[in-house]
Amino acid sequence: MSRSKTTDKNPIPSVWAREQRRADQPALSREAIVREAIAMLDADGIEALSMRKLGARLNAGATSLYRHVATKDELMELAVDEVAAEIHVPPAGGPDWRAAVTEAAGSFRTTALRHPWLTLVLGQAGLAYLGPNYMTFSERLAALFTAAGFPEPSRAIDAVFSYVIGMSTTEAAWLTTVARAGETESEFVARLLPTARQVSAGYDHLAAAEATTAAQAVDPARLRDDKFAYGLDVVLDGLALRLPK
Amino acid sequence: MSRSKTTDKNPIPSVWAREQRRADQPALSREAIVREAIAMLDADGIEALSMRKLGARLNAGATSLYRHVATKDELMELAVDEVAAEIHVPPAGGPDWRAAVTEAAGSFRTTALRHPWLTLVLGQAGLAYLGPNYMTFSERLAALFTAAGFPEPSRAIDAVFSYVIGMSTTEAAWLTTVARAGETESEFVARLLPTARQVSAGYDHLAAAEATTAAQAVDPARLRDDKFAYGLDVVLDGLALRLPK
DNA sequence: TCCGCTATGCGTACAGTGTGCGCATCGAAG
DNA sequence: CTTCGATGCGCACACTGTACGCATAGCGGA
Repeated sequence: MSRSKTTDKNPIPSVWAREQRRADQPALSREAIVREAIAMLDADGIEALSMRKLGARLNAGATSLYRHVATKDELMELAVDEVAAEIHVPPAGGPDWRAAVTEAAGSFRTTALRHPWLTLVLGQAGLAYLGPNYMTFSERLAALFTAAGFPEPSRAIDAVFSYVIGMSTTEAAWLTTVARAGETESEFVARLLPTARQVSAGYDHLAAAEATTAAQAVDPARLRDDKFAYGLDVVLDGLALRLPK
Repeated sequence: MSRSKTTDKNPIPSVWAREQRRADQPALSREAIVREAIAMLDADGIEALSMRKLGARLNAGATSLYRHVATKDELMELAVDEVAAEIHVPPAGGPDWRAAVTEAAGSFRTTALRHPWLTLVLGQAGLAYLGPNYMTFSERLAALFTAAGFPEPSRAIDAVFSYVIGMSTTEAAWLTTVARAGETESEFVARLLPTARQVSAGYDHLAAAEATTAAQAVDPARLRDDKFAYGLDVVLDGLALRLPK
């Protein structure tokens, strides 16, 4: 098998035996890199993304990526900001602020569950890097809560979205575990049930809670949806009390 | 400089030139390993913990640790459960459930801020591994909310602690960033302010929010405490509405 | 006192990781 | 045609988690 790379050890390097640098591939660019990174993160999880694998997927060497991205951390920040664009926040000033906030919160959640690595990166980086998409997300939230009449909109936003982030993080971690097991959520739950029962046997109230949960043998995804909606309603009720009448 | 290790390449290995296996050190044990790992995590952050460094700190080789711990992930789970013991949940049945829940939530938060890697690991592992300390934490919470009269205590717990986890995660990430900069929180805020102002200049509502925040030039830690308490009160108000009278 | 046996420590090795450096090559500008 | 900046890439370094097998220490029984 003959190779024709420039830096082969033994053969005499010859100019004409050299490959054209790929004439078909759409070339490396920051956008392409970020897009492909997101695809890999979504498909195989956060620990499966390495610069070498990402390079290979782009028909490029690992270190070529560093021409377009300073560091892997920066790449992650770019990825976060990219998916932040998927979060939908209704325009401010509508008649029903609760519906609008519910929509925004739900959109955040579905985005976080579609990209389960999102919450991990948020927890690591904080919001040190403030990308444009994340900024407009925040801006729209601020507009929404201001129009709703909250005197201190940032406090209200923090209350709602701390809840949303916390719940989404927990759900994303759960879904990642399920995915790693290569099963559907129902299968995984079924397989986990005996263990859960056994472990919680020594704890009165946990056993009780587990019993009532297991009683309603419904679709686990539906159950998570309900749980999220319940908690969100709790927070919004609490906030509604603080709206000046 | 002479070395006397067994497996030196050149010198003839001789039995008497061998070191006694340290007679003073208190020996390796799972407890000691976990304790030292927590110390390193607290001191230098999650990415500074490696099996080799941890081994060195215990006067042991890296791979010796694997006699007591199956894998690094397992070690992290053990560390999480260890610090879970620090979270204080008041006994159930007291006269003031709100005060009790506030105490438990605050205890979780301070624990999470004392060990800023906690939320990261929680976000990664989910709650797949259910250590004994975490179990009794959950059990006590269940007891507390049941005694308070909630018909579905687990939903109430999820609502409150999703908020608590979300806020703690954000705060921990922030504190980690500050710590990495090697400054106090106030210094860091001061240095960040011009940038923040500039970035949010293009966004009406963010600029407004930033202005009101900057106006109250108080201790940032105090501000975080207030923010946490505010959101927690919101959630508890919402929950109180759901208590059967 | 001696003999195995098991539990424990550790050196080596392997397959990865992020990324700094310098060279090769390209397209465009002068 | 020459020159130059931008881009890709091979190599190398320091580091990671951990599998494997050997060396040893302490101990229970003969």
